[in-house]
Amino acid sequence: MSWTDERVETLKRMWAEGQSASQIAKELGGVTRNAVIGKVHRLGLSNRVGSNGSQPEPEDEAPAPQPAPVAAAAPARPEPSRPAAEPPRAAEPRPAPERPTPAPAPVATIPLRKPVVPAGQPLPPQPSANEISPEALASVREVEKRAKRLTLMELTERTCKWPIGDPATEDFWFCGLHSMPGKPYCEAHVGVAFQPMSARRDRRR
DNA sequence: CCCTGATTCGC
DNA sequence: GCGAATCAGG
Repeated sequence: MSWTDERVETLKRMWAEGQSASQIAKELGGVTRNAVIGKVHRLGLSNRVGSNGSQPEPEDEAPAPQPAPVAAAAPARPEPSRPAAEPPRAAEPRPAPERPTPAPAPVATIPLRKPVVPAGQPLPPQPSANEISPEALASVREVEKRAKRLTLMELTERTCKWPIGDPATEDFWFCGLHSMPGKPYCEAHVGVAFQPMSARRDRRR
């Protein structure tokens, strides 16, 4: 394979999208990730920043250029002659203010929903408990104690992608144990995911 | 172990 | 220019 204009274009696009070199190599085919990385460097776009030669990382996010009078409490008040008048910021009715409270967290002010719902991809529905054989269920419960609790981004081709917990809460992760060759799940989860029709039939009460 | 990108250097 | 081997890090 050679670097045709089209392939280079694909490379540039995917690299700009933040895809990893190995992902790009897989997409292009016929090249290794090393080849992709080598090309990336030769093209001069190693820094993942457009035509920007300098400026290592823009890293947007909240500006927060303020030197920030972190201690709050509004010390530089022109008129300190009114202690109880109106606290600039009535700190919530905190019963136990007794806390070493370090920094007021400059950025974390945003709720930051943590839905962590994969959104997409053919993840299987959690089978109803009454459709799983008692043996498999027991096995799964045991295995899930050893689950590696991976996040979506940590999954690879050979990690078990069985979801555990409630996606609507933070008590959600993926099994992450070594998946069976060619299967998306570990042995235990394959056991509950792939059942012969005969076994499923009339399992429910 | 799996993965990531960075660099080198013979081709 | 190319990319395998290697390095350095998570």
